[in-house]
Amino acid sequence: MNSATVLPESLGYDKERPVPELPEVETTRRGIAPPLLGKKIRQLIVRERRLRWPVSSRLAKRLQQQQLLSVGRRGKYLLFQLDSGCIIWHLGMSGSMRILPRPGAPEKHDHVDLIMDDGTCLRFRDPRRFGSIHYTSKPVDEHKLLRHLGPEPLSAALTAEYLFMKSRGRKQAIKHFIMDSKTVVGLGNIYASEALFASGIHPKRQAGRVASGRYAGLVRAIHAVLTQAMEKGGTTLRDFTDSRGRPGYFRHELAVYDRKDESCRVCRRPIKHLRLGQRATYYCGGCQR
DNA sequence: AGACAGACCTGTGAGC
DNA sequence: TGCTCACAGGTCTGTC
Repeated sequence: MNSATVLPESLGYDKERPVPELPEVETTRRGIAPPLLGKKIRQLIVRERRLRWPVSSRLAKRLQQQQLLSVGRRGKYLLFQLDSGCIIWHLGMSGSMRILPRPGAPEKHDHVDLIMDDGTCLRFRDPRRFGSIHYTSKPVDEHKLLRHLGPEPLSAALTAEYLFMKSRGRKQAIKHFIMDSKTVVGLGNIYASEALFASGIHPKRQAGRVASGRYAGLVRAIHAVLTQAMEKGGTTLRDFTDSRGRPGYFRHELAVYDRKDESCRVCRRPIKHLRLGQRATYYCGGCQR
Protein backbone atom coordinates (compact mmCIF):
# COMPACT_ATOMS: atom_id res chain seq x y z
CA MET A 1 0.00 0.00 0.00
CA ASN A 2 1.30 3.39 -0.92
CA SER A 3 1.32 5.36 2.32
CA ALA A 4 1.08 8.64 0.44
CA THR A 5 -2.45 7.76 -0.58
CA VAL A 6 -3.64 7.02 2.93
CA LEU A 7 -5.61 9.61 4.81
CA PRO A 8 -5.57 9.56 8.60
CA GLU A 9 -9.22 8.60 8.59
CA SER A 10 -8.79 5.96 5.96
CA LEU A 11 -9.48 2.36 6.82
CA GLY A 12 -6.32 0.46 6.34
CA TYR A 13 -6.69 -2.89 4.79
CA ASP A 14 -4.29 -5.74 4.42
CA LYS A 15 -4.40 -9.41 3.89
CA GLU A 16 -4.34 -10.25 7.57
CA ARG A 17 -7.38 -8.26 8.49
CA PRO A 18 -10.02 -10.27 10.25
CA VAL A 19 -13.31 -10.93 8.57
CA PRO A 20 -15.53 -7.89 8.82
CA GLU A 21 -17.80 -8.62 11.74
CA LEU A 22 -20.38 -6.15 12.92
CA PRO A 23 -17.89 -3.97 14.83
CA GLU A 24 -15.67 -3.73 11.77
CA VAL A 25 -18.61 -2.75 9.59
CA GLU A 26 -19.66 -0.08 12.07
CA THR A 27 -16.08 1.16 12.29
CA THR A 28 -15.99 1.34 8.52
CA ARG A 29 -19.25 3.27 8.47
CA ARG A 30 -17.96 5.84 10.92
CA GLY A 31 -14.71 6.17 9.03
CA ILE A 32 -16.05 6.66 5.53
CA ALA A 33 -19.10 8.81 6.24
CA PRO A 34 -17.53 12.20 7.12
CA PRO A 35 -15.43 12.67 3.97
CA LEU A 36 -18.32 11.65 1.70
CA LEU A 37 -21.46 13.13 3.22
CA GLY A 38 -23.28 15.83 1.30
CA LYS A 39 -21.23 15.31 -1.83
CA LYS A 40 -22.56 14.29 -5.22
CA ILE A 41 -21.51 11.14 -6.99
CA ARG A 42 -19.54 11.93 -10.09
CA GLN A 43 -18.80 8.41 -11.20
CA LEU A 44 -18.95 4.78 -10.20
CA ILE A 45 -16.16 2.65 -11.61
CA VAL A 46 -16.69 -1.09 -11.50
CA ARG A 47 -13.56 -2.95 -12.54
CA GLU A 48 -14.87 -6.35 -11.50
CA ARG A 49 -18.58 -7.03 -11.71
CA ARG A 50 -18.37 -10.57 -10.42
CA LEU A 51 -18.98 -10.07 -6.75
CA ARG A 52 -21.31 -12.36 -4.85
CA TRP A 53 -23.95 -11.27 -7.30
CA PRO A 54 -23.00 -9.50 -10.52
CA VAL A 55 -23.03 -5.74 -10.05
CA SER A 56 -25.78 -4.31 -12.24
CA SER A 57 -24.51 -2.73 -15.43
CA ARG A 58 -27.10 0.02 -14.95
CA LEU A 59 -25.83 0.96 -11.51
CA ALA A 60 -23.26 3.55 -12.57
CA LYS A 61 -25.82 5.51 -14.53
CA ARG A 62 -28.38 5.42 -11.76
CA LEU A 63 -25.96 6.81 -9.20
CA GLN A 64 -24.64 9.68 -11.26
CA GLN A 65 -25.19 13.12 -9.77
CA GLN A 66 -27.05 11.77 -6.79
CA GLN A 67 -26.18 13.37 -3.49
CA LEU A 68 -25.10 11.21 -0.55
CA LEU A 69 -27.38 12.07 2.34
CA SER A 70 -26.30 9.55 4.96
CA VAL A 71 -24.37 6.34 5.53
CA GLY A 72 -26.31 3.93 7.70
CA ARG A 73 -26.05 0.31 8.62
CA ARG A 74 -28.42 -2.60 8.98
CA GLY A 75 -26.71 -5.71 10.27
CA LYS A 76 -23.56 -5.95 8.22
CA TYR A 77 -25.07 -4.06 5.30
CA LEU A 78 -23.92 -0.49 4.74
CA LEU A 79 -26.69 1.77 3.47
CA PHE A 80 -25.78 4.76 1.33
CA GLN A 81 -28.88 6.93 1.28
CA LEU A 82 -29.08 9.05 -1.87
CA ASP A 83 -31.59 11.57 -3.25
CA SER A 84 -33.75 8.96 -4.88
CA GLY A 85 -32.56 5.61 -3.68
CA CYS A 86 -30.17 3.66 -1.55
CA ILE A 87 -27.03 1.61 -2.17
CA ILE A 88 -26.95 -1.61 -0.15
CA TRP A 89 -23.32 -2.59 0.18
CA HIS A 90 -22.01 -5.69 1.93
CA LEU A 91 -18.33 -6.27 2.71
CA GLY A 92 -18.68 -10.03 2.52
CA MET A 93 -15.82 -11.91 4.10
CA SER A 94 -12.85 -9.98 2.88
CA GLY A 95 -14.20 -6.60 1.81
CA SER A 96 -12.81 -3.30 3.03
CA MET A 97 -13.19 0.34 2.15
CA ARG A 98 -10.92 3.31 2.27
CA ILE A 99 -11.02 6.94 1.38
CA LEU A 100 -8.55 8.35 -1.11
CA PRO A 101 -8.24 12.08 -1.79
CA ARG A 102 -7.73 11.19 -5.45
CA PRO A 103 -8.30 7.84 -7.11
CA GLY A 104 -4.78 6.67 -7.84
CA ALA A 105 -3.89 3.47 -9.65
CA PRO A 106 -5.91 0.56 -8.28
CA GLU A 107 -4.18 -2.42 -6.80
CA LYS A 108 -5.15 -6.03 -7.12
CA HIS A 109 -8.69 -6.71 -5.84
CA ASP A 110 -9.63 -3.02 -5.82
CA HIS A 111 -12.89 -3.77 -7.61
CA VAL A 112 -14.99 -0.64 -7.22
CA ASP A 113 -14.42 3.12 -6.91
CA LEU A 114 -17.14 5.56 -5.93
CA ILE A 115 -15.89 8.98 -6.96
CA MET A 116 -17.49 12.14 -5.62
CA ASP A 117 -17.71 15.52 -7.33
CA ASP A 118 -14.70 16.89 -5.46
CA GLY A 119 -12.54 13.93 -6.48
CA THR A 120 -12.73 12.07 -3.17
CA CYS A 121 -12.77 8.36 -3.84
CA LEU A 122 -14.27 5.53 -1.85
CA ARG A 123 -12.34 2.45 -2.89
CA PHE A 124 -13.66 -1.04 -2.30
CA ARG A 125 -11.30 -3.96 -2.11
CA ASP A 126 -12.55 -7.51 -1.83
CA PRO A 127 -10.13 -10.35 -2.60
CA ARG A 128 -12.68 -13.13 -2.18
CA ARG A 129 -15.49 -11.26 -3.88
CA PHE A 130 -18.12 -12.30 -1.36
CA GLY A 131 -19.21 -8.70 -1.06
CA SER A 132 -22.21 -7.32 -2.91
CA ILE A 133 -23.68 -4.05 -4.13
CA HIS A 134 -27.39 -3.49 -4.70
CA TYR A 135 -29.44 -0.40 -5.36
CA THR A 136 -33.06 0.24 -4.58
CA SER A 137 -35.31 3.21 -5.09
CA LYS A 138 -37.96 1.78 -2.78
CA PRO A 139 -37.92 2.00 1.03
CA VAL A 140 -34.76 0.17 1.87
CA ASP A 141 -36.27 -1.88 4.70
CA GLU A 142 -38.47 -3.58 2.13
CA HIS A 143 -35.56 -4.81 0.07
CA LYS A 144 -35.42 -8.59 -0.03
CA LEU A 145 -31.98 -8.62 1.59
CA LEU A 146 -33.16 -6.61 4.56
CA ARG A 147 -36.82 -7.26 5.17
CA HIS A 148 -36.40 -10.52 7.07
CA LEU A 149 -33.57 -9.36 9.29
CA GLY A 150 -33.94 -9.64 13.05
CA PRO A 151 -33.13 -6.91 15.56
CA GLU A 152 -29.78 -5.20 15.90
CA PRO A 153 -27.78 -6.93 18.65
CA LEU A 154 -26.96 -3.68 20.45
CA SER A 155 -30.46 -2.27 20.27
CA ALA A 156 -33.13 -2.43 22.94
CA ALA A 157 -35.08 -4.78 20.67
CA LEU A 158 -32.78 -7.67 21.47
CA THR A 159 -34.07 -8.94 24.77
CA ALA A 160 -34.03 -12.23 26.63
CA GLU A 161 -37.82 -12.39 26.27
CA TYR A 162 -37.57 -12.00 22.51
CA LEU A 163 -34.99 -14.78 22.15
CA PHE A 164 -36.83 -17.00 24.58
CA MET A 165 -40.15 -16.68 22.76
CA LYS A 166 -38.61 -17.00 19.32
CA SER A 167 -36.72 -20.14 20.28
CA ARG A 168 -39.63 -22.12 21.70
CA GLY A 169 -40.04 -25.38 19.87
CA ARG A 170 -36.76 -24.98 18.01
CA LYS A 171 -34.53 -28.02 17.94
CA GLN A 172 -31.80 -26.10 16.19
CA ALA A 173 -28.48 -25.76 18.01
CA ILE A 174 -28.29 -22.50 19.93
CA LYS A 175 -25.21 -21.46 17.96
CA HIS A 176 -27.13 -21.81 14.72
CA PHE A 177 -30.06 -20.00 16.17
CA ILE A 178 -28.11 -16.90 17.16
CA MET A 179 -26.16 -16.87 13.91
CA ASP A 180 -29.39 -16.82 11.91
CA SER A 181 -29.89 -13.24 10.71
CA LYS A 182 -33.64 -13.69 11.08
CA THR A 183 -33.07 -14.14 14.82
CA VAL A 184 -30.54 -11.36 15.32
CA VAL A 185 -28.25 -9.67 12.82
CA GLY A 186 -24.52 -9.38 12.82
CA LEU A 187 -23.38 -12.31 14.93
CA GLY A 188 -20.74 -14.12 12.93
CA ASN A 189 -19.04 -17.39 13.68
CA ILE A 190 -16.37 -15.90 15.90
CA TYR A 191 -18.56 -13.79 18.15
CA ALA A 192 -21.21 -16.49 18.37
CA SER A 193 -18.64 -18.84 19.90
CA GLU A 194 -17.39 -16.10 22.20
CA ALA A 195 -20.84 -15.02 23.40
CA LEU A 196 -21.85 -18.60 24.14
CA PHE A 197 -18.70 -19.15 26.16
CA ALA A 198 -19.25 -15.94 28.09
CA SER A 199 -22.77 -17.01 28.98
CA GLY A 200 -21.88 -20.63 29.75
CA ILE A 201 -24.16 -22.18 27.13
CA HIS A 202 -23.03 -25.23 25.17
CA PRO A 203 -23.12 -24.44 21.44
CA LYS A 204 -24.98 -27.65 20.61
CA ARG A 205 -27.76 -27.13 23.13
CA GLN A 206 -31.15 -26.97 21.48
CA ALA A 207 -32.32 -23.37 21.27
CA GLY A 208 -35.76 -24.39 22.48
CA ARG A 209 -34.28 -25.87 25.63
CA VAL A 210 -32.44 -22.83 26.88
CA ALA A 211 -34.17 -21.26 29.87
CA SER A 212 -35.15 -17.60 29.87
CA GLY A 213 -32.66 -16.75 32.58
CA ARG A 214 -29.84 -18.09 30.45
CA TYR A 215 -31.05 -16.03 27.52
CA ALA A 216 -30.67 -13.00 29.76
CA GLY A 217 -27.05 -13.97 30.27
CA LEU A 218 -26.61 -14.54 26.57
CA VAL A 219 -27.96 -11.10 25.70
CA ARG A 220 -25.54 -9.55 28.20
CA ALA A 221 -22.70 -11.57 26.68
CA ILE A 222 -23.56 -10.55 23.12
CA HIS A 223 -23.61 -6.97 24.29
CA ALA A 224 -20.27 -7.25 26.06
CA VAL A 225 -18.49 -9.06 23.25
CA LEU A 226 -19.63 -6.65 20.55
CA THR A 227 -19.17 -3.52 22.63
CA GLN A 228 -15.66 -4.51 23.53
CA ALA A 229 -14.84 -5.26 19.91
CA MET A 230 -16.35 -1.95 18.86
CA GLU A 231 -14.10 -0.09 21.26
CA LYS A 232 -11.10 -2.02 20.02
CA GLY A 233 -12.13 -1.30 16.47
CA GLY A 234 -12.14 2.37 17.24
CA THR A 235 -8.73 2.16 18.80
CA THR A 236 -7.49 0.26 15.81
CA LEU A 237 -8.82 2.89 13.47
CA ARG A 238 -7.05 5.70 15.26
CA ASP A 239 -3.84 3.74 15.45
CA PHE A 240 -3.85 2.75 11.84
CA THR A 241 -1.13 5.11 10.72
CA ASP A 242 1.30 2.51 9.52
CA SER A 243 0.42 0.20 6.70
CA ARG A 244 2.14 -2.71 8.32
CA GLY A 245 -0.43 -5.08 9.48
CA ARG A 246 -3.09 -6.42 11.64
CA PRO A 247 -3.81 -4.52 14.79
CA GLY A 248 -3.05 -7.50 16.96
CA TYR A 249 -5.95 -6.94 19.32
CA PHE A 250 -7.94 -9.56 17.62
CA ARG A 251 -6.64 -12.90 18.73
CA HIS A 252 -5.61 -11.83 22.19
CA GLU A 253 -9.13 -10.95 23.19
CA LEU A 254 -10.68 -14.24 22.17
CA ALA A 255 -11.50 -16.70 24.93
CA VAL A 256 -12.28 -19.78 22.85
CA TYR A 257 -12.24 -19.10 19.12
CA ASP A 258 -9.27 -20.71 17.37
CA ARG A 259 -7.91 -21.90 20.73
CA LYS A 260 -8.35 -25.64 20.29
CA ASP A 261 -6.49 -27.61 22.99
CA GLU A 262 -5.34 -24.44 24.70
CA SER A 263 -6.44 -24.14 28.29
CA CYS A 264 -9.66 -22.41 29.24
CA ARG A 265 -8.94 -19.12 30.96
CA VAL A 266 -11.58 -19.90 33.57
CA CYS A 267 -11.27 -23.61 34.41
CA ARG A 268 -8.01 -24.59 32.69
CA ARG A 269 -9.56 -27.48 30.80
CA PRO A 270 -8.56 -27.73 27.13
CA ILE A 271 -10.78 -25.84 24.69
CA LYS A 272 -12.74 -28.20 22.48
CA HIS A 273 -13.40 -27.95 18.79
CA LEU A 274 -16.26 -29.35 16.78
CA ARG A 275 -17.86 -28.81 13.45
CA LEU A 276 -21.41 -27.55 13.66
CA GLY A 277 -23.10 -27.27 10.31
CA GLN A 278 -19.81 -26.99 8.45
CA ARG A 279 -18.64 -24.25 10.80
CA ALA A 280 -15.74 -24.40 13.20
CA THR A 281 -17.05 -24.18 16.73
CA TYR A 282 -14.99 -23.73 19.88
CA TYR A 283 -16.15 -24.15 23.45
CA CYS A 284 -15.15 -25.23 26.93
CA GLY A 285 -16.68 -28.51 28.04
CA GLY A 286 -16.26 -27.48 31.65
CA CYS A 287 -17.76 -24.00 31.53
CA GLN A 288 -20.49 -24.54 28.94
CA ARG A 289 -23.54 -26.71 29.51
C1' DA B 1 -42.37 -24.58 8.30
C1' DG B 2 -37.64 -25.88 9.83
C1' DA B 3 -33.26 -27.95 9.05
C1' DC B 4 -29.51 -28.66 6.40
C1' DA B 5 -26.30 -28.82 2.34
C1' DG B 6 -24.41 -26.34 -1.41
C1' DA B 7 -22.74 -22.45 -3.66
C1' DC B 8 -19.75 -18.50 -4.22
C1' DC B 9 -13.97 -17.18 -3.86
C1' DT B 10 -9.05 -16.80 -2.85
C1' DG B 11 -5.20 -16.45 0.54
C1' DT B 12 -3.07 -19.44 3.62
C1' DG B 13 -0.76 -23.24 5.47
C1' DA B 14 -0.09 -28.17 5.88
C1' DG B 15 1.55 -32.16 3.68
C1' DC B 16 3.91 -34.32 0.13
C1' DT C 1 11.46 -25.31 -3.44
C1' DG C 2 7.22 -26.16 -5.59
C1' DC C 3 3.05 -28.36 -6.00
C1' DT C 4 -1.67 -29.81 -4.46
C1' DC C 5 -5.39 -29.52 -1.58
C1' DA C 6 -8.30 -28.59 2.36
C1' DC C 7 -9.89 -24.91 4.87
C1' DA C 8 -11.69 -20.42 6.56
C1' DG C 9 -15.48 -17.14 6.46
C1' DG C 10 -21.16 -14.75 5.56
C1' DT C 11 -25.36 -15.58 3.86
C1' DC C 12 -28.40 -16.55 0.15
C1' DT C 13 -30.57 -20.43 -2.41
C1' DG C 14 -32.25 -24.90 -3.11
C1' DT C 15 -33.79 -29.39 -1.45
C1' DC C 16 -35.72 -32.54 1.72
